[in-house]
Amino acid sequence: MSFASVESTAKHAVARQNNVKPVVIKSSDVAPVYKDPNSFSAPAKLLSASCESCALYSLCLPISVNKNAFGKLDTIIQRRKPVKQGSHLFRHGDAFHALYVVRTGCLKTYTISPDGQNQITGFYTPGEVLGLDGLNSSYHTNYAKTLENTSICKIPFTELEKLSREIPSLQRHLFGLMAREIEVDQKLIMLINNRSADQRIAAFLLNISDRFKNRRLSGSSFRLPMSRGDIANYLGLAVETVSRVFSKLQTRKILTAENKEVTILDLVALGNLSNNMQ
Amino acid sequence: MSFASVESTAKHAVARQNNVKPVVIKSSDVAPVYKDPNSFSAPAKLLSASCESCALYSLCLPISVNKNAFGKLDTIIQRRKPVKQGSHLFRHGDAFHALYVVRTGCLKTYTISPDGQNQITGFYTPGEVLGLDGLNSSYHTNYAKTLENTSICKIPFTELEKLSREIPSLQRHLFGLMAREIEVDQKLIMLINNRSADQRIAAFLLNISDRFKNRRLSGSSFRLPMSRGDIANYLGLAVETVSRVFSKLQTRKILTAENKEVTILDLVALGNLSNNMQ
DNA sequence: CGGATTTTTGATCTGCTTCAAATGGCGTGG
DNA sequence: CCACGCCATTTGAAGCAGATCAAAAATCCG
Repeated sequence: MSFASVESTAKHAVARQNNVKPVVIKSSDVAPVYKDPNSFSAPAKLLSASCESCALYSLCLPISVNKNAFGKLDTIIQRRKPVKQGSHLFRHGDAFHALYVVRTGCLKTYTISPDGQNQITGFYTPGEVLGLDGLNSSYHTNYAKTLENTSICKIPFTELEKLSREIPSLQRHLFGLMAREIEVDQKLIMLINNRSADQRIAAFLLNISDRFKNRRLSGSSFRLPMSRGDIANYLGLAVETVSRVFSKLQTRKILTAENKEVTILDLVALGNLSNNMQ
Repeated sequence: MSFASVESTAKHAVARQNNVKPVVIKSSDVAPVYKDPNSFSAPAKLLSASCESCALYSLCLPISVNKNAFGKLDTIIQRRKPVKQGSHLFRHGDAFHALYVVRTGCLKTYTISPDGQNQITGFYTPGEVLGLDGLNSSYHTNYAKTLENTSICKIPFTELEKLSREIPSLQRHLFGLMAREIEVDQKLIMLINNRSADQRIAAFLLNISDRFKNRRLSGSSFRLPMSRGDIANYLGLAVETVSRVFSKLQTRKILTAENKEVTILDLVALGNLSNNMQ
């Protein structure tokens, strides 16, 4: 029913590559995204009329804008669009016309290579901006799919671009967002090229933990939004390897993991394992 | 004498990671970069007073600027700074205040992790822009080191930023540059996570070939600017593996490689091998 | 020319993948 | 609310691509 989930086909999958199934978009999988009556509805009390009253304010885009100019930005942002779990916010090839800020929930972005291989390129949690791909060629190069019921703010790019010409700090903030995306990708390359499976997963968990902490949530006990398969794909490992490492970390009393609920018991040990990479 | 060259320490290097030497910056290695009398001097006839007369014009930044606004950009660009082979254009931690366009030669950018591991993050050939890291935190996160005697144009960012507010197409061009950088990184992640050594190297060679072609040079016969070790590090392989794949490709008559001179004999075969990834 | 570095080739080793199968969770429909 | 079936996760066993170790050969560069 949902989009064929990303399958990890890492290192020794060469033999399998010739019979990769072509990607078929099923009609039942068309993303509802906006205006879909089937979208889950968020509790009304969580709705906020303005960015200023948003809990994510300090993490989000408008922070770069002074009070005076803020009004303009405020008017162009479309708030709290609900997107059901497992549907697409945008797809490869979709026309690019907005950036998105996650408010609640989580998304993954991924690409599909000419021969049908999936590669997750990022996970996006509340306060984070996605959609920056597409800024090159006017259409998105990634797919963006929700991992949970998710709500997002949509910022039309034409307006944002215009506004960023009037507000230098906003322009700089946009540049900074993209530079950060580059940094994240480069760290991932470093991780994959130079680290063992244990280290990759330790670094990944610490990264997720930090992101929870930034949202003033517990960094030691949280629910992973993504499946083991997604983690495997992202880190360039086989699902089985990810599962085994999770098991090993548990027997070593470094963490507990019941399904997606993770509790880090020994942050120091986890940090040592990751070689302080994050 | 030169900076300790990047060593590839991939997959099974775990045991070795504890005795990695700390990175020591030797005084003899301080980059001359600008105003250094020891810099090699380019033939005077190659100097061009304006971007318009530059052979790379169509690849470079100013293409996004119309004739009228062009004059302003023209005045802020510092042209044809020579940088000697093996020296640094910038280093991790250096203050960020300019973007650089390669005119001749080649550079690599790389990062060093807390535990001393090197990771090449990109190669830059004529017409390509580097320095976009650093746009986030006002200092560079990467090192940039020349692989050959190289000349570059320097574009002070403060001025460029100001100008890009006046010229929408320039602003969009800058966004596009960064988005392209992201795309390149994501393709590399896909390559490393899902491809065999043969495929990675095939894709790499095709990519280099394309970049020569874009410069109106032969895409089938060229001189690789980087060492086998650099290729290995970039692609997450051991030097020995890279060497072996090069040998294999030669016995299969797909290419010839005498040291750094490469001639692609069978482009189709190489493309098939790479799974059309590039 | 001579030391240092890079590249190549061979032999061996191993971490992770692949294959296989059991178990557990979860959503759906009756 | 329970039974069913599907998918995700786990665990075991075996195989392999590529890493590591070793050493010769080629190239570079002062």
